[in-house]
Amino acid sequence: MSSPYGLQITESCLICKLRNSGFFCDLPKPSLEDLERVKYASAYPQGAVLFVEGQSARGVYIVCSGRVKLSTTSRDGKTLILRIAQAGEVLGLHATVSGKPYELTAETLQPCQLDFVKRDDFLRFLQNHADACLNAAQHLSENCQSAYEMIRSLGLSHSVSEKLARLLLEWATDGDNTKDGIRIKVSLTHEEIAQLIGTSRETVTRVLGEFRDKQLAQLRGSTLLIRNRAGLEKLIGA
Amino acid sequence: MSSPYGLQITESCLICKLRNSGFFCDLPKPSLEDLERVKYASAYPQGAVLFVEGQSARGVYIVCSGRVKLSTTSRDGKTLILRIAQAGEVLGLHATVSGKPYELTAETLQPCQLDFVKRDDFLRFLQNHADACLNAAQHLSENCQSAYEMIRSLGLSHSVSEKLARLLLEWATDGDNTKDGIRIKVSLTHEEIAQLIGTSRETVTRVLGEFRDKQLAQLRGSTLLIRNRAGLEKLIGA
DNA sequence: CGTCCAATGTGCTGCAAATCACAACCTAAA
DNA sequence: TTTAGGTTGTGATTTGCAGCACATTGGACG
Repeated sequence: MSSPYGLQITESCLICKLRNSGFFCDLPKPSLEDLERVKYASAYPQGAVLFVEGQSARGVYIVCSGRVKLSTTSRDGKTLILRIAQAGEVLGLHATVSGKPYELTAETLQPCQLDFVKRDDFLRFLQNHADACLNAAQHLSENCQSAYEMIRSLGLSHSVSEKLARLLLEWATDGDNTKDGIRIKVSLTHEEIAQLIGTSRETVTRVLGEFRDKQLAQLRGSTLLIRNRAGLEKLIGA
Repeated sequence: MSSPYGLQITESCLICKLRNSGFFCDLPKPSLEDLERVKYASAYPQGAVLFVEGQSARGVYIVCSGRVKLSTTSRDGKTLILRIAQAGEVLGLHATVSGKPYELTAETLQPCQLDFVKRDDFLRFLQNHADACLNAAQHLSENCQSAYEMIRSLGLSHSVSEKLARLLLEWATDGDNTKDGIRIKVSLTHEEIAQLIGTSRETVTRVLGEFRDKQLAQLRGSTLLIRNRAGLEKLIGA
């Protein structure tokens, strides 16, 4: 047990308290013991870059705790955030499985504990453990799913309001219900929100202002309050 | 051997001449024999709808021959084509693996031979055959990959010209080199091209006209001729 | 050889959002 | 308290493209 960046590092997956259902590492004991042998646990500060798009795949990172931003950038510097990965997810899975370079850039949004597994160790691990392999397939499915959702948002929306409403409603599913509405911790800047829906920062500011005026939702500091869920749903044509 | 829709149906995967490297069904004999037992081979005419987004996942379709359009449609009828699947691909894999409804609609673009495998048969098959499971993971990776590419095209492009140029260059990789340039068979209408890059049909017509005038590329009937590849690459900022 | 319908080509108009350019904030360290 | 740097708020301007309307072509088929 050490604690850099204010984290409690759990060295062993077997006794890990962070583990949870749906986690990649939620595996039966024999597989878990094997995973244990090939993984390297470590802690990262906020803003650490795990890998950059275009690099050849070294292996996967399993998120034990913290949140990681997955993004892609065009030559002229415009960037798009694909997803914010949470605890339990596996980063760099597609690249590691397919052997192609990482397609995304991964950067921690806060201090994180991550397990790293080298590519060949990981592939061998998957070959020897059908349960883990199926797990991997499931995680890849989820990545596909979220990618498809993003494509729908980018390609089928008629306006930025619609895209933003979509995003807020997506967030709303894991928020707390209070008397004023649904309360969610977001800790993202307008800039980052813009990169999540493929628009400009100014437009996000404006549309959020609009939502505030119309009593639909408001973002103050890092907490988002959804005041009128039905109203937002109407915006996405539901 | 029967031959509806002008296809030669190969009933057995073991002796199948269509099989090729990279195909999902390119598996060692024991796995293939097991697959053989659970699959249903059949032929479909052009325009057949295999599944519709939102339906609960019945299982997977393996494309033996032909091309299948994978698309998604918004409530107001706007549709976006995610991908044109070729022989060797597996359709409905994410939904089948994750147990969630199909997220896409699959429709044949031409007479196709497809093998269908029921969901629980398929999952059991993956559990029992680590090689097939890894194969599935690889195919899912490729789906992710192409989804990410689409996201980049939709989210990071500055103009329709750029998106269209991207698409043409993507196609160019599997075209024939001739003295006039690269020749590719596309057989898609302007409408369908528009749905591939998330724009309107009129704009596609206009931009293609522009490309023709600038001697970059021309689409006549169902053959596309890339006359100036470098010129197209300049459009995407490469 | 005409008929018909889908696929293309083209002009015009309106508008949502990108972009530029600042002003007003906030909070975190010096 | 002051300063500085990253946020957020807002106006003015510009523009690419969707959307509509219609003309034209072309190919399948009786």
